[in-house]
Amino acid sequence: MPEYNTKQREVLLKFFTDNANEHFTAAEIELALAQKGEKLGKATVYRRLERLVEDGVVRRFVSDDAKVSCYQYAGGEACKNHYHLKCLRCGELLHVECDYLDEMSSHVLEHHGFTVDTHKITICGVCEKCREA
Amino acid sequence: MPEYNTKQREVLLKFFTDNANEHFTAAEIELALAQKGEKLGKATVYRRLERLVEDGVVRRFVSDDAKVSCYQYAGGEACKNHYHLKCLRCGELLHVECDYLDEMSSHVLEHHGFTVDTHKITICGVCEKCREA
DNA sequence: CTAGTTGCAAAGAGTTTGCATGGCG
DNA sequence: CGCCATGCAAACTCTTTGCAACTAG
Repeated sequence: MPEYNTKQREVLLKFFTDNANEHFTAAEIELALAQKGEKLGKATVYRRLERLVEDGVVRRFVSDDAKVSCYQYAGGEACKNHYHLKCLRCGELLHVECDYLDEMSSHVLEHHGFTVDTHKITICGVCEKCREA
Repeated sequence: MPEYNTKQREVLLKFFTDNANEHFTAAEIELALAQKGEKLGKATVYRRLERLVEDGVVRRFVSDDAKVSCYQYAGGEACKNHYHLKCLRCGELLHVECDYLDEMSSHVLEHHGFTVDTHKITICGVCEKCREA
């Protein structure tokens, strides 16, 4: 299954790398690109997003309040020893490097049989911004 | 805003307490009740679920793969000093009591400005069952 | 009797799919 | 030129809403 290097593909990829620390819904992406004069069809946006998620380039998540999927750049190789703090309120995904969490990870694994993926452990909670609101 | 004690209300509540450790989609609940001879309208199921979530009786969450809301009994008062391990794969919510996690909680708070709700901290990962698959 | 509740059907929102056209290699 | 990708619109799924009939208090 070869993959063609189309203009739309590059536009979308660039969008994510340019906004690596933000997260977007499919609709937001479509709108943002349209405003830059790069109009993509809805279907194309969804199909490309799906593939980016499969390829591990982008992360998909759903906040428990909202009912829409959000997408954020996964950082490619940069996310190997990161931990992620995911805000359940706004969906923001914070990248954190911290050795302390290694202990926690193995503790949960040993004591609770909850086998977290060491490379992708995610702690859910509420970020500062949402906390204030 | 008084609340009437209808048959449908009781049926739904009983369903959750009887299956406190499982999680269901709205459709699954509707079907399960119908098979017991307790047919509720879709709209009623959704409206009651929404209220149960507001009241904190039931927890709503969305797995990142699936796009549907799942609901699970929150255990009423029993969930005060619990931590929750949420499986992102199947949506299962495990209840865990453990002092160790207190440290972790405050560490994340102090060092990363990620203000988690002490009574509701949730760690996301993958549970044993899904791990094997 | 009054106000909350139910159930049906229709409306909405987000996402997916079918199919003809267009573009990469 | 062959095959994948695109775009439009229609189809789908899950969820919400409008409204008349119903029921608990």
